[in-house]
Amino acid sequence: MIPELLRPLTESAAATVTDPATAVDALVPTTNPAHGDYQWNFAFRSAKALRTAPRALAERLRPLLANHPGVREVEVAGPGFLNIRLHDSFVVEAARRAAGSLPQIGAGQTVVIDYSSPNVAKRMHIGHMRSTHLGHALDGLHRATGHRVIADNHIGDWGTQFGKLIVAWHRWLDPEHYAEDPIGELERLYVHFGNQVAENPALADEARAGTVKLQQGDEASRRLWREFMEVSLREFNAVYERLGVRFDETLGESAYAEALPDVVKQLVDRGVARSSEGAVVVSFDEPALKDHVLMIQKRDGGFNYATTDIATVQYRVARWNPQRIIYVTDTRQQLHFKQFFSVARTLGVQTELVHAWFGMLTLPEGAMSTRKGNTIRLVELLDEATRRARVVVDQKSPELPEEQRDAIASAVGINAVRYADISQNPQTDIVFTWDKMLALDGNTAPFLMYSHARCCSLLHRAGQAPEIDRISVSAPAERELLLSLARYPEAAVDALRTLRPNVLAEHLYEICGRINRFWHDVPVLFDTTPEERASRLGMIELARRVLRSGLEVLGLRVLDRM
RNA sequence: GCUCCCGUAGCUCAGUGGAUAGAGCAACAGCCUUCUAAGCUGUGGGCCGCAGGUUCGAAUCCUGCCGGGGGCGCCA
Repeated sequence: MIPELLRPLTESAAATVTDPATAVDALVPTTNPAHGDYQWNFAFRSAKALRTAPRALAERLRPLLANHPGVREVEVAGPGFLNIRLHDSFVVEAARRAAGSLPQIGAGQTVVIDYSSPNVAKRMHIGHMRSTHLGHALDGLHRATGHRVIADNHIGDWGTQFGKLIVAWHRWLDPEHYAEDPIGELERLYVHFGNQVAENPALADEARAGTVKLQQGDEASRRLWREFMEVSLREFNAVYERLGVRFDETLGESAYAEALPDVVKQLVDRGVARSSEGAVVVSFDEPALKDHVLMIQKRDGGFNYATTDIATVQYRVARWNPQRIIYVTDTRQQLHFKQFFSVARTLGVQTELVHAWFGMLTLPEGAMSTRKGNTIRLVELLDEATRRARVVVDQKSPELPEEQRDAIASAVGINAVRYADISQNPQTDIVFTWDKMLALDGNTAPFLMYSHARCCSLLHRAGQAPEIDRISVSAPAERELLLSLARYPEAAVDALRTLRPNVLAEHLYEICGRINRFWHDVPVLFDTTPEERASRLGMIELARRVLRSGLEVLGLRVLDRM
C-alpha cells in the first residue's frame, strides 16, 4: 500500500511538529490528477494546536517529504495541501507489490462470520441473497488478508415454525405433492397454516405446544424434524454449490438446544435476568437500550432467538477463541443485536462482536414474504440470469463449443447477480427489479470479467512469457493504470475495515476503465519496440493478476475467455 | 410515543471532513480491413430534501423540520 510505503516519511515529518499518530490517516489519494498522486492534509490538522497557519506549516513540512526516494516532487497548494507526485519507478514497484498478495493484516487472528442463515422448511428466495453475498465477500476479504475464518451457517432449524409445520403436516399434508416436491409442499403447509390460524386462533396454541414438545425431545416430533432438515439442506446445498459458497460449519440453532436452560439459569443467577409476566427477560441500564427488554424464555417455557444467540456466542468463544465475530443480517435486527451484545459483555465475552447489517430487499410493490406468497425463488433468479447470459454468449462467441458457452453463461449470469448486489453499499435498501439484477452492460460483472479475459487473450497471443520486471512508463494511460493497480490493496483494506465490499468492487471497476483507456491509447503487440512490448505485456500481466485476485476475493468467478 | 436507516442527474446508485460532486442506464452524435465492440470517444443533464450551526474547508459532522422505510415481550 502506498500510504504504508510512505509511512516512515510522514511520521518523521509529523514528529518534527507534533504527534505522528495521525500522520498516515492524512495521506490520501488526490481526486484530481492535476494535484499529484497523493495529498497530505496533515498541516490542516495540526495547525490549530500549533497556533499557526496551515499554509505556513505546510511550507515547513514540504522539504521533509521531498527527501523520500519515491517522491518526485512536493508542492504546497491552496490553503495548505501538500501535493505529492511519485516517481514512475515507485509507482511501478507499488503496482508489482499489489499484484502479489494483499497485506496480511489479519495474520494470527481468528474471525467467525455468521451469514446466510436461512430458515429450514422454506425455499431460499431472493431475500436470502444479500446475507449470503455480503457474508461471502467479507469471508473472502478476511481470508485474503491473512485472517483465519470460520464461516458458520447458523440456520434457523429450531424455531416456532416447526410447531406450525408439525400441526400442518398432520392435518393437511398432500403426500403426492410431497413426493415430487418436498420443500415445495413444506412451504405450502407453512403458508396454509398462516391462513388457517387467522380463522382458528386455537391453532396457534397448538403450534406453540408443538414447538415446546419438539424442544423437549419428543421422539415423534424429532423424527419429523429430521425429515424437514434433510429436505431443506438438500435444497440449500444445491443453491450454495451454484453460488460457489462453502461454509466451514453449519451449526444451526438446534445445535445449542441443550445449552439453553443453562443460559437462562446463568442470567438469572447473576441477577441479569428476571421474571416478568410469566416470561424471563433482561433489561438494560444503557440509555439507548433502557426502554426495551430482551426476552430469553417465553411464558410457555420455550426459548427464543436471543437465548440461542447467547448459547452460540459462548460456544464460539470456547471453541475458536476468535478476535471477532461478525453477524451478517438485515437492518431489522439492529436492536436485537445491540441487546444481545450487551448481554454477552455482561457475561464476560471479550470478543469483538460486530453486526454487519444490510438494507432491505423489497419488490416494487412492497415487502416480500413467504406467507404472502409474493417471493421470487433464488434458483429462479439464477436460472433467468444464466438464460439471459446464454443469449449474449451465443451472439458474441458463436465459435465456441456448446459446453464452453454453457460454462461462460453460468459464470456470467451468477456473477452478474452477485455483483449487482455487492457493488451497492450494503446499508442501503434495494428495490428488486429483474432488469437491474440481470443487467449485463455497463458497470456489471461481465464488464470486469471481460477486461480480465482480454488481458488473458492478449498475453496468450503475445507468444512470450510476461516479465514484470521490465516495466517502464512511457504514456499517461500506462501510469494511470499502474497507479490504480498499486491502490488495489488500499481499496481491499478499506473494504475490510468498513465491511463494505462495494468499496473494492468500485475500485476494480476503476481499474477496468483504465485498462480500456490503455487498450485505446497504446499498442502492445504491433508498432512497438521490443522494450515497449515487454513493458506493456508486464503491465497487462499485473492487471490480470490484480483483477483475478480482486474478483476472487469478492467471490466472483474468473474466466480466461468469454 | 421512542428509536434506527434513507433522501445526490429523468431512472438506479457511488461518494461517510478536502480542491471543479462521479458512474451505469436512458437520450443524442461518432468509432469494428490492427492486439475481444460484453467495448471506446464525445454531448446534454445537479438549490446533494429544506433551514440553521460547527469548521480553514460540509453531500459527508451537529440541531430542527419535511418525506419514505424499518424496529420497539412471547417471530427470527
